[in-house]
This record gives sequence, C-alpha cells and structure tokens, in this order.
Amino acid sequence: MLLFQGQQFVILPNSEGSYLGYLTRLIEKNGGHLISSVEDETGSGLATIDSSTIVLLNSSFVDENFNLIQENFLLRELRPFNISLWNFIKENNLKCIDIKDISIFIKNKKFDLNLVQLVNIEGHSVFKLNDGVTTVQTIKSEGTNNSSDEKILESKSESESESESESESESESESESESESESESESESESESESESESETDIEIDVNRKTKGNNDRIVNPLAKLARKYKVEGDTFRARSYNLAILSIDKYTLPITSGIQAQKEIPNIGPSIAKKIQRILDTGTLPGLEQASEQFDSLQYFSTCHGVGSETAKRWNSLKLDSFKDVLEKFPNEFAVEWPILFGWSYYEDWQKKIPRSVCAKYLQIVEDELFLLDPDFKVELQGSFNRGLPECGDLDLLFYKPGCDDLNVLCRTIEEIAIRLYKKSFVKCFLQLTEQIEKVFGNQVRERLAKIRLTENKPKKFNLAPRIKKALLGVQLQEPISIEPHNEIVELKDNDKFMSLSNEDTSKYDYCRRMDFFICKWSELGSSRIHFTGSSEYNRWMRLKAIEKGMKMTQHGLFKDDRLLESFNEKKIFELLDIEYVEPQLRNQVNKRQKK
DNA sequence: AGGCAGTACTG
DNA sequence: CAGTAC
DNA sequence: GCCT
Repeated sequence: MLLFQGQQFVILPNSEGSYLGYLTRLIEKNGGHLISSVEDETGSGLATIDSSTIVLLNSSFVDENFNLIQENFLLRELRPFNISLWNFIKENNLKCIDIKDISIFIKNKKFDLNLVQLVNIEGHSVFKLNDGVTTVQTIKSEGTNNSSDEKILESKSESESESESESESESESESESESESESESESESESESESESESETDIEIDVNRKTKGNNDRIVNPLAKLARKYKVEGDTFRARSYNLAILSIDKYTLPITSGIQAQKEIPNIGPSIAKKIQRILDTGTLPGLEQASEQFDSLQYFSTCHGVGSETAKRWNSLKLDSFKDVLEKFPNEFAVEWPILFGWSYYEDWQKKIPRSVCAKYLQIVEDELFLLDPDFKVELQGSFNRGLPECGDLDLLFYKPGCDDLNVLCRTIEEIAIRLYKKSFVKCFLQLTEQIEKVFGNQVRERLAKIRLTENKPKKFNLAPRIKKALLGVQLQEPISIEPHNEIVELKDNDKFMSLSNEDTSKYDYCRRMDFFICKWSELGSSRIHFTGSSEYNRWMRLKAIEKGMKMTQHGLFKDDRLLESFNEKKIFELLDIEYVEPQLRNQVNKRQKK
C-alpha cells in the first residue's frame, strides 16, 4: 500500500517551480493523485475536486501559526478560472496544509494528518469575478492574523509611493588587473581600479569597466546587457556577452564596424556584431535606457546574499519593491531562509571590496587561532587574493593538514576555529548552522528574526547540518578601515535600512567582510588549490580542456573514466591536460579561445 | 541542435 | 529537482 | 549569446 494511495491533492496557487515539481512527483510516486489546477484551463480541476481533497498550500502563504496569509497575493497567482476552485475550497472547508509538510509524511512513512498542523483559512474573504477583474471583499475580521491582512494593504500603497533611490549603478572604472599585480599601492592616478571580478559567479572580469581604448563605447552597453541577462537568470547569454567583452578588451585595434568585429574577434557572433554596428551608428542600444525599471528591481534583490535570479523575479513579479515589502507580505520567505536575513543586514558592507593590503590582517587572525588549536594545520588565502588582484570581493581560506585525509578532522577544525573566532567577535555571522554553531550563534539568528517580528510566539528550531565542509562567514576587524574601497555599490533603500548591520563608524571598525573557510584532503591539495584559486572562468576553461581530452576535472582531482589521474601535484595536472603552467596572477584572464 | 564546469547543500 | 553559492 |  502506497503512502498516499487514493488520496487526492490540489496544489495552490500552482505547482510550478522546482521544489513543487519535486514534491509533485513524490506524491504521485506514492500513489497520491494531484488535481491539475492552473495547468488546466478547462476547469476540470473544479470538476474533480471533492470534499476529501487535501489542499497543499505553497509555504509562502502560510505563517508560523499556520494561518493563511497574503490571500490577495494568492489570488493574484491563481488564474481567473481557478478563483471558483478557491471558493469551493473555502465554502466546503477543505483541509489545507503547508505543502512542505508532505516531507513529514514521507519521513514518517505514514500519512496521518495528525502529524501536521492544518492551515487556518478562516476569516478570509470570498472572491468574485467582475469583468475579469478580481475583487476582494473582506467578510469578517477575527482570528489571529487578520490584522496583518489589513496592514498588508496599507503597506502596499505606502511602498508603491516609494521612489527608487538609486538608479543604474554605472560604475565607470577601469580594470586593468593582470600583468602587473603586486602593487599594493593603489594606482589612484588613473581613474580608479575597481575590479568587479569573480565574486559574481560568471563574470570573469569586471563588467563595469571603462577601457582605455576607444572600444569602451562599445563595451559599456554590452556590459549592461550582460548584467541584465545575469539578473534575469540567463546565465549562458550573460556569459556570452562577458566573453565577448573580454575578447574586445584584448583586441587592440579600433573597431570600425560590426562585420569587422565579427570577423576578427572571437566570441562575437551575428547578434553582438549587429549590436556593435548599432552602437557605432547611434551611440547606444535601443531598449537600454528605458527598460531598466525591472532591471533595477532584480538587481536590488539579487545583490542580497541568498537571493538569486529566480527569487528576485518572483518578488518583482509580485510587485514587491523592498525587503520590508517582502517581509510584510511574505514573512516566511525569511523565516525559512534565515541566511537571507544576514544578507540583508550586511547588504552594503558585503559589496565593498577589500583592499589587498588589508587581507593579510584577516589571514593573520585566523592563522593565530589555528596555531593554538593545531599547530600542524595550514591555512592559505586563495581566490582573487591569490591571483594578485588589488581588491578582493571576499576572502577564501583553504585549510589542510599535511598527511591528513580525514574529513571529520578537517570539518571539525574549521567549525571549531570559526566558533572560537566568533567568541572573539571576529566572526560576526555564520550562514550555516551545525549543532555547535547553533549553541553560540542561534540567539543571534533569533534576534534577527525578532527584529522582523517573526519570533513572537515561536521557539523556532533550525535545520542543523551534521558537519560542514565549508564555512561561509561574515567577519569584521575591530579597527578603523585603513583604505576606503571605491567601488560603487547598490544602496539599501531607506525602507530597508532598519535591518542593516553594515558599518556606520569607520573610525572604530572595518567593514564586515565575507570570508569562506574551505578544507581539502592532503592528497587533493593540488586540485583544490587550482579550484579555489580560480578564477571561475579559468576553471571552466581548464575543465573544458579536460573534457576535450576525455577527462574530468574537479576540485578533487583530474579523472579519466572515473579513475583518478592526479590530485596532489598541481603542475602534474597542468601537464596531463597539456596546458602550460601559469602562475595564479595569470589566471584572471581566460586563455582565449582560438580565432575563428 | 545541443553544449556551455563541477560540486554541495537545502526545501 | 531547482535554486543558490562556491 | 556563441561555438561546433
């Protein structure tokens, strides 16, 4: 007998999305039957629904007290023909549960509604269709969460009036990063030296640059497009633009026509060539100037750690325009994904570049602590620092112990180091919880939840990872900043500032920084160093080489047919791939593809 | 037309 | 599995 | 988006 045999479900507002799709399959695999709702425009959902059908509500619409929230938004996501479905559910008082509770049944191998809490949808309105426009009539207001409904409506108008504070963060700056590197002394003289680089996943070099050459007129609009596609989640297209930009930068001659560019420069195809010609003719691209309202919104949200393109798009499509707005309408977004709260709190600090000269101080602190714990352990800076960039987006630390391949030892060590440094107020936050971390840091998380009033009557237990192979942290030096980074950042909107923990007293503290602890087995030191040194573009290029040779390369080693070829010796890996070994400083730039 | 780097964690 | 991050 |  299957778990859900004979039981009928309906998912609201829809079953789109990955997790829901996953749960859907899970339910069906276990014998449950799902009524198609939005997928089915014929309204057959209504025809087959009955009073024993169980309603699975998307978690976004359920608060911590198991009350339905944001019914008006639920409604917005339901297509018109499903309004009657919803009304049927309410009129017949169908049992509603939070869809994520499905996993509870699965875990317990038992389908028993007593295991979960039913969601209360009482006290909400009934909807009518008027000329295709949906209206909401509040029938009664009692019960625990009705006040929040009203608040929502108020806050909505309030937030709509809110202006977009920042527009387009056009950071004109220049990038020259490779070749020379060691200069810790900023080359202030020439404009600036911001390098956006790799904190952004697939932007290999900064896209906000202004090249010295006369080709920057072309590059800037293309970079804008790259960012646009990136926040929209079209990573491959965004990457194409970035690769094209890199290639243009390498091209020393002036570009005089789109045709010429396509013919002479790799990574430029018909589409970009056409755009280049357009830029040459008119100085800009159509649709770049105006259509940026959506871009601003997507960028605003996805600049926050933990918010990606999909979440940003969802929030944007719900007409939310600040985190506070999201909070008031969908508090669960933050309760479930609490790390976002810290992304929000350090929104501005975490965008600020770390001057190269300061990085060593951060390393020293960790090193000292590590020595006390286990003098045999090693830690080294990887990432953009290792590649010699004058400014780093974050600090990547690789821990290992000569001769030690024991993952448990390695995991426990970084966990312990991070905890000790938390007690010393160097580590300000964790973005992941284990049992031990929760002991020292749990209250801090609860404080943040309380700050947004999500803890009121809820103890809240967190998911704890059994162990961590990497620690994602926020850290802060207790000393004044020595050098102010000059990269532009997206500012937090006034509405959202109440959550900010970003540094306001630069005479006392440095900014809060993102620091990552990684571990590697001693036997995998070489491949790990390659991996964590990056850049990500360089890794991709290298791994492509491996593919071409019928091999596979990861941070754990170079493989052929699942057999390990090499993982310890860095140079050996280059050799096996038939790539000339280059120092990290030269891995900022992709060894370009061949000319066409 | 299909690939585009590969791994880890979470809901 | 999809989303996010590394 | 571009490349093969």
